[in-house]
Amino acid sequence: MRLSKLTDYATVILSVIAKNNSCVHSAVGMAEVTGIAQPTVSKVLKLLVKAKVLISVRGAKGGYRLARSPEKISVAAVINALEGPIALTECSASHHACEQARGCEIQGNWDLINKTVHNALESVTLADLILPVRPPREINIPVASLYR
Amino acid sequence: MRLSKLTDYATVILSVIAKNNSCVHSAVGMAEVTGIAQPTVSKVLKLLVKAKVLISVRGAKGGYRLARSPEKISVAAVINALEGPIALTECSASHHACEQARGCEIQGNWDLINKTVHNALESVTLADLILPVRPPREINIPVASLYR
DNA sequence: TATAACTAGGACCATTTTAGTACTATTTAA
DNA sequence: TTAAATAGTACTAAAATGGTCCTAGTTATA
Ligand code: FES
Ligand code: FES
Repeated sequence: MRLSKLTDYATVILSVIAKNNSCVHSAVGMAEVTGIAQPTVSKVLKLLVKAKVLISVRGAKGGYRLARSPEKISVAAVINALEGPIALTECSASHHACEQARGCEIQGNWDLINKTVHNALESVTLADLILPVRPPREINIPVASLYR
Repeated sequence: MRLSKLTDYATVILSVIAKNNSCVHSAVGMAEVTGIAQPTVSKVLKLLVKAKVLISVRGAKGGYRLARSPEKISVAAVINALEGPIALTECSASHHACEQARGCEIQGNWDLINKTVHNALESVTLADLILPVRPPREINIPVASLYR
């Protein structure tokens, strides 16, 4: 139940970029600002480009910039870029491919849980992350009620 | 963003127990029913006892039974038993211990995301898992709204 | 046109984590 | 007394992760 370090890095890096998206940011520059080793920063940036979260500009004076506004980049998208699709269990990841246990009928329920977690992460954007922390105003209506 | 296999096993095993909690269940018995290797089943069961999700009865005719009713055993508790506290990021896990990146001020926001995911998992119980799947009736109000 | 400053895309290895197994000790019903 | 159970721990093999490095391609600009 942990995000990988790379995903953590990604959010930090993206936050920096989001705060000033008017110009492009180079990998070395980002490494200096964040304190993360440059090769690692590059790795993360490349993955984010591949997932179309960032756009790259090659050549001298090149660098990276957001592919869309921070409001449209969800945490779920970032996780997806670094770790692949959000799927808590094997069953949810590849339908019908799970033969872990006989007599298991909870697959469908896992799907629901998955969707809930996914929704939660989908609804938080980069724009939210760079804001100062505020206490919640609305309370989350939990999934349990879905079942009762 | 995956649960470990052991956690997956745990939910399957717990589901079986939950469906008939009047008698105790032995590790070998559970292994036969679920098709999971017996030593692995034992490992999972021991962890669940340690986390007070299950109660064990030692000696001949011993076995395991739920520590409380299925409605009171959340998925979050199960994950916690197998994988430790739910903390998506290093920052959330150990406060002030994260020195991954300089100039990072999103820690507090991660905390909120964490809580949201935790809430979602806390609100799904073992009782829900063993029910036939139903489409959601109420919609989750996502965290994003917390920030806007 | 040459150069320097960039990114693209792999390949690679060390480390850590995970999964699974095994062993010994303890408990208890029959 | 014995057999059927769990408790606890240690161990190994396999997989995932983190991190680095190398080569190739692109482009502004001196
Ligand atoms: S855990 Fe895979 S089918 Fe239920
Ligand atoms: S990621 Fe650790 S302090 Fe921000």
